[in-house]
Amino acid sequence: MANIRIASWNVNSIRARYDVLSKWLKKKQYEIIFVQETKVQDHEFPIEDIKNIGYEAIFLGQKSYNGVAILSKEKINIVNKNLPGDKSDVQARFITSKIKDVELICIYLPNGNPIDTDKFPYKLKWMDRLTDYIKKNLNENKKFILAGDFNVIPKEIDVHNPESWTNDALFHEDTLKKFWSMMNLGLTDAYRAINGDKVEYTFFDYKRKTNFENNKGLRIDHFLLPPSMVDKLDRCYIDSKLRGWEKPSDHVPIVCEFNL
DNA sequence: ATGGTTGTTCCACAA
Repeated sequence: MANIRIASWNVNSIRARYDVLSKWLKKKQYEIIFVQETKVQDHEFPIEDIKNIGYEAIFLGQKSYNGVAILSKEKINIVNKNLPGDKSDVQARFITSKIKDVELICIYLPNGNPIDTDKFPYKLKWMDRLTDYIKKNLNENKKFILAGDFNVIPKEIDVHNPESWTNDALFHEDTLKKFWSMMNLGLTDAYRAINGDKVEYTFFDYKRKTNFENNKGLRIDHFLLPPSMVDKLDRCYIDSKLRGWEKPSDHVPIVCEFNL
């Protein structure tokens, strides 16, 4: 019997997505939501609107780009908002909190495209920093839930036409090498653990309106869990209906249910 | 093979 449900959703602007967010949460009443791409500075975060739909929030934002937040029905505090390893990095992509003895790690991993610009090495270095952070947590036997928009297609099964993505930062061999070296420290992809080889996606490009209808997308939003949390995982599913609502994000939510 | 769309902002850039 699950007692906590955690969703992760790249909203592509929390202001532009407020109506959809509100309609969705009033219906689903998830306890915790990891949010990415809020695209709003902290002093402009719509905290009153969020409170009106019954949630508290912690957030870290910047103008126009990036931005992460965690919404919660209960009071919530920031544990960490800096991914160690690069003091000069000002991009808002990492925020953590804690519920009971479990660290909640919400990330918006850099996209990295185009690969012949400095965006790609920035992505790879960010993945190294995340790997170090996770390695430390695992070594210290800390419980955590790592989730968000990873901008990583883990395997061929996670994209409708893998061959055309090999020169894209989301499926480049250097990206996959970093991703799988982190996974091999002992993380489990919650979606695959529950759903086997089912083919579903969390992202459908706006640029082809038929992508969603034809189920041509990418699975790039993930919940990655240490063994202690896999034991407590009850369900994991993708809420793809939201892509068909009016004014949708290009991402859809992924949800995990735990017995904490 | 190309271009298609959305969001924020100042108009091009990111995705």
